[in-house]
Amino acid sequence: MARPRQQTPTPAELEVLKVLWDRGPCTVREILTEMTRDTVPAYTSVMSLLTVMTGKGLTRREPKGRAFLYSVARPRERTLGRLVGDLLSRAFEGSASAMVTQLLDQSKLSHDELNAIRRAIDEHADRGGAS
Amino acid sequence: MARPRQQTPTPAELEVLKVLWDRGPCTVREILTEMTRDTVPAYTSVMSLLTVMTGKGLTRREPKGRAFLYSVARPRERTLGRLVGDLLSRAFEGSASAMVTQLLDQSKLSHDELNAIRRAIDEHADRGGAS
DNA sequence: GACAATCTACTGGTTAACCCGTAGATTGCA
DNA sequence: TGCAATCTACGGGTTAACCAGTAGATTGTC
Repeated sequence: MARPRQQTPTPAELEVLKVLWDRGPCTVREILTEMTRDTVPAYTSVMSLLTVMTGKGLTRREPKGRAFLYSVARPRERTLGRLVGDLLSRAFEGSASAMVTQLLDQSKLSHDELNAIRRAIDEHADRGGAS
Repeated sequence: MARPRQQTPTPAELEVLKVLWDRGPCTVREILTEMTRDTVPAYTSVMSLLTVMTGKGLTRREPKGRAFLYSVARPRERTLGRLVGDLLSRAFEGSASAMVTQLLDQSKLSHDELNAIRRAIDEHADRGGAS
C-alpha cells in the first residue's frame, strides 16, 4: 500500500463540492460553467473527478434526461467539519484553542469578524456541550 | 503537469516535523525512535521523507559525525499557520468565523477550552490588528 | 435521413506521496 | 585484522490525484 485514499475531499474535489453547495444538484456541464478558476479544466476532467467522488461517497448521481445529475451525499457542514477535524487532530493534537490561535495570527481579521467569532463561541456554549 | 507540489507539509511530513519541534535537531535514527505511530516506518523511509522535505525547504541538514543532523527551516508557528491558512482559503473563502464555527461543532470542547479560545481572541484584539 | 452537438465510458499519461531494499562506505569493537 | 553495526546514496515499486483524449451512443434539427 502506497497511499491510503483520502476520506476528506482533495483540493480539486472541494472546488466541485463548492459549486454543488451553491447551486444544488448539477450536471457536469453546469458544474463546468460555474467553475471560477484561473484555468478551467476540460469537461472530461470534471467527469473523472465526479466518478471518483461518487466512489468515495462524496456525491451521488441520478439520470436526468441523457445526462446525470450530481448532488452531494453529505451536508456541507459535515464535510467541512471533517476537513477541520482532520487538521485539528493531525496538526494540533486536538487542541482547538491552539488551532484558533494560529488562525488569528494567520488572517487579518476585522473587528466585526472578531465579534462574529465571539458570538459563535457564545452560541456554542449556550447550546450545551461544554461542561 | 499533474499535481503541483504541496507547499504545506503532507501528513507523513508533519509527523516528522512534530518530532523535530519537540526534540530539536535530530538524526534520522532519533526521529525514528521518537515516532509514535501505529506502524513504524523503515529507516530509509524516514530518510526519503527528509530528503524531500529538505528539497521543499521544510528542513535543513548539517553533518554530525558520520550522520546528518536535521532541523526545521521555519518556526513551528509559521508552518502551522500555513496549514491553517491553506484550509481557510480553500474551504472557507477566508472567513475565519465560519471556520471557527465548524471547529466548535466538530470537537467536544471543555469549558476551560472555550475560555482559552476566548482569551486567545481577546489577546489578539488587544495586540492591535483589529480596527 | 443526415449532420452536428453532447454525453458517457474507457483508457492512458504524468507527478506527488509513500514506502522500502540494496550496495557501498565508514565506524566501533573484539 | 576481521566482523558487525550504521549511515548515505540510489533506485524502484505502488497508488492517489489530476488531467485529458477518443470512441460510441443519443438527441436535436434541418
